[in-house]
Amino acid sequence: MSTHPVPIQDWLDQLQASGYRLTAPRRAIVELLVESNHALSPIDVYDLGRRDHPGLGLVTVYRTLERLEELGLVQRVHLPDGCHRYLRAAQGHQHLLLCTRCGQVEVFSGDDLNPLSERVEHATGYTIQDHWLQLFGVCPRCAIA
Amino acid sequence: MSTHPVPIQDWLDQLQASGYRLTAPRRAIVELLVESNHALSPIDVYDLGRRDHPGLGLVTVYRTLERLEELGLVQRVHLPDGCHRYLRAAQGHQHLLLCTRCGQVEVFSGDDLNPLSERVEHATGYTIQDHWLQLFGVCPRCAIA
DNA sequence: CTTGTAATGAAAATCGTTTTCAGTTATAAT
DNA sequence: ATTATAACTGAAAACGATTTTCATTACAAG
Repeated sequence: MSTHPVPIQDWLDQLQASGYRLTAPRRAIVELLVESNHALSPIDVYDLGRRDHPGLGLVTVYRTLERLEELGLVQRVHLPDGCHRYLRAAQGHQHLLLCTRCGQVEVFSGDDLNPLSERVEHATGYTIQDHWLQLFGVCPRCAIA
Repeated sequence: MSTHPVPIQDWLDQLQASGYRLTAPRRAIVELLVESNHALSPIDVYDLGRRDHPGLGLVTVYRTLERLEELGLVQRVHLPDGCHRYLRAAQGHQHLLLCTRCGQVEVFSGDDLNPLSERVEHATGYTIQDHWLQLFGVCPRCAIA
């Protein structure tokens, strides 16, 4: 279904435009993140990245994920068990459905949470900055096994 | 506002009814969790608990939180930065608003997510098991400072 | 091509969490 | 009350994930 919704070159251009250098390890990491529909842990990125780029170090994975997150190209997601998984950033009012077994991700454009957010803001006096709407389940592929 | 919505004795009774023993460290931990309106990390619980019970060990905190979570008395919550904070369990269709500075929690009875959940379930073929709806912001007290 | 600086990977340090273990204590049976 | 036993405790060690340090490498501007 979603093969390359975001071209790899766009990410590389954005990195360069922000003053970062284009290196072989970064290319490998960007490539796999753009192509994956799964929420990946740093170790996942490391293992996948070493297929294309065997010398890749785990530290570089951490640093590259940090930069990609700063640029808004990837987002961190939390799962009920582990935290700190990374994912191509969603755009607009998209929410996530995650498979708790394999980490596969589906995005859905559910309700706009802004009305709710404003209502709660007034009721509580908080200044609301962010919201999470995430569903968790088992994807069809994992349901078979 | 919410001083002791759940009596400490109920939690202690539940622990005992489930075959667990009532000990001094557990009393201290239960007491502070029942009384707190903040999402607390294990270290927070440790520090607070040692006021009443100076000998308290961090390992006991982890083990007690594990048991209280099993019994459904506390729930784990994730924050954008750190994970694994603990909180008196909400009941029913309650969702959370968390202060990203101090961890204070407000619960609100927002939308029932079941209709949305079923719609997405049919659209994707996933079997949905759980959902998170959380808002993040700054509470009035932290907004001043 | 040369040069300055960012980026790299290995090793060490650090932090949060879990396991191990010997000693202690709550609880049930006597 | 006393005892027996199994659960519980806290300290230390082990462990895994993440960060820091540092010497070397390589991108990119001139």
